[in-house]
Amino acid sequence: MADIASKKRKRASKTPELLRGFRDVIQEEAPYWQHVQASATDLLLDYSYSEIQLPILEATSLFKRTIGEHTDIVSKEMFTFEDQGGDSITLRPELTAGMVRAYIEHGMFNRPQPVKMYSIGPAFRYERPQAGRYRQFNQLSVELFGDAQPVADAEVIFISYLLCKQLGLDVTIHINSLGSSESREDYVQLLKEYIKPKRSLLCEDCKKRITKNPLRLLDCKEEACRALFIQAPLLVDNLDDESKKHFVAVLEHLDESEVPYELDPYIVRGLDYYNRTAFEIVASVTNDAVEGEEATVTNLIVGGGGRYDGLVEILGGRNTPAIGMAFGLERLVSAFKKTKSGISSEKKPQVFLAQLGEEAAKHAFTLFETLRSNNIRVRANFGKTGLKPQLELADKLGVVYTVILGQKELLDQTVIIRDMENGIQEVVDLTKIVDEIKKRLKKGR
RNA sequence: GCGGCUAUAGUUCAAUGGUAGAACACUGGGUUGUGGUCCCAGACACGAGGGUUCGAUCCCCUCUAGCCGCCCCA
Repeated sequence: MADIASKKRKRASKTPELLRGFRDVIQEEAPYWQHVQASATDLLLDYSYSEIQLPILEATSLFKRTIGEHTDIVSKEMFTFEDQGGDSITLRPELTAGMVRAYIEHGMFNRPQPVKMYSIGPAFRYERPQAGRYRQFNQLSVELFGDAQPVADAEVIFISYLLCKQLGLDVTIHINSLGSSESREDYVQLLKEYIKPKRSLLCEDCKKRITKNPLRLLDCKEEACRALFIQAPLLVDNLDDESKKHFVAVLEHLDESEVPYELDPYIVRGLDYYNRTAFEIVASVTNDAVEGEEATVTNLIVGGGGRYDGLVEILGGRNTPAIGMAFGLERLVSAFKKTKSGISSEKKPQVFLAQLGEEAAKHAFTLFETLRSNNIRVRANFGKTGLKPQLELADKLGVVYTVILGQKELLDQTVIIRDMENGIQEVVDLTKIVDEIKKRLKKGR
């Protein structure tokens, strides 16, 4: 009877579920996020990047003007709506636009240049979800304003590479140069002329691309199209002299600092604001071997970026060169989880505090806090009454010692220290507990 | 936005046109204050809606969600 009632109740009030493309990071996964974030921020702070925190909502026009009205992101992927005052606002689809806005709004061009900063937080795009692709995803965005030299490009790429390496990832930088906007236009003309006579042989998508986004033609996955483009002129071969020089210098920096890279003439990037350097960070991820099959290796784009020298001016700031990149944290974490590096055991609990009896339970908080405030990593479950379940917990947590405080011990002002490995127990004075534990932990090493 | 595959306990998987099992995990117990093994017990699931049928978790349709590919990107 009770079953039927509860089933009916369940059906009547269906639990609300996650929105499509959204996710929770639950307990088991959180440590990986903490590790990746801590690892990233430590590195960035060492290289003088400071944190900036930005709002998640911005005026819709910010993204239209920076990313480009006709890009996929702006034309169909943004979460845009009107607020109560009738203004059009948008959940940010990336962080760079906000960074540039903040750079201008806070007069950062009056600070010593370059201004180096990073920001971490969620971004939103209304896309079809897939593995490693969510509608809310977290980005780590790294930007360097006010330095036009190739060394700035190289620095951002170098740090990105270091971060991946630090996480134990096997990555390669795929890099290209988009040249200046003028040289790019010239090139597009060249490409169009090249393909005109072959137009009828192209796939449907490519026919659209000729007018919509000609640079994408080169990226087509269709065999037939690829064959056609194999002979096509390349963007890199048609750069203006300045961009060519710049690109070569960036590559020399990368050679010198031993950053593994591949020239990839087909990288175009979907945001309008890039010029010159454009790159993607590709991680080789080894998937677990499924039964009967070999482990496979897949390539995952964990981050990408490039130079955007015109962007500050587009938003009304003074002409400021800049370069930046963004990591997709979901992808970074997922790749990191598949490495063997794992998370350090430094935060593992050392001691479990078990209490027995009402009086002891009342004193348990105090004892726990004594241990904790003396930098002993201690765990407890104050709600358990029996000793057995508490020892089970201690075992699961993998602590080295369990401190037992029972009725009898409380009367004598002592506690029991149990060595979880061999079960040997010792009674020690309550006042000496911290020293005794510390002494033992030190010896254990 | 388009195409393909999938949808059963917390997880990984079974079985079945007559409403479901296992393993692991979880909770409790194997006497009174002692974990890692073992034994016993318990709670928890057919994604949603419609159709065919005497009857559907199983067949059909729609929706939703996940995965993969395209597109695009982080």
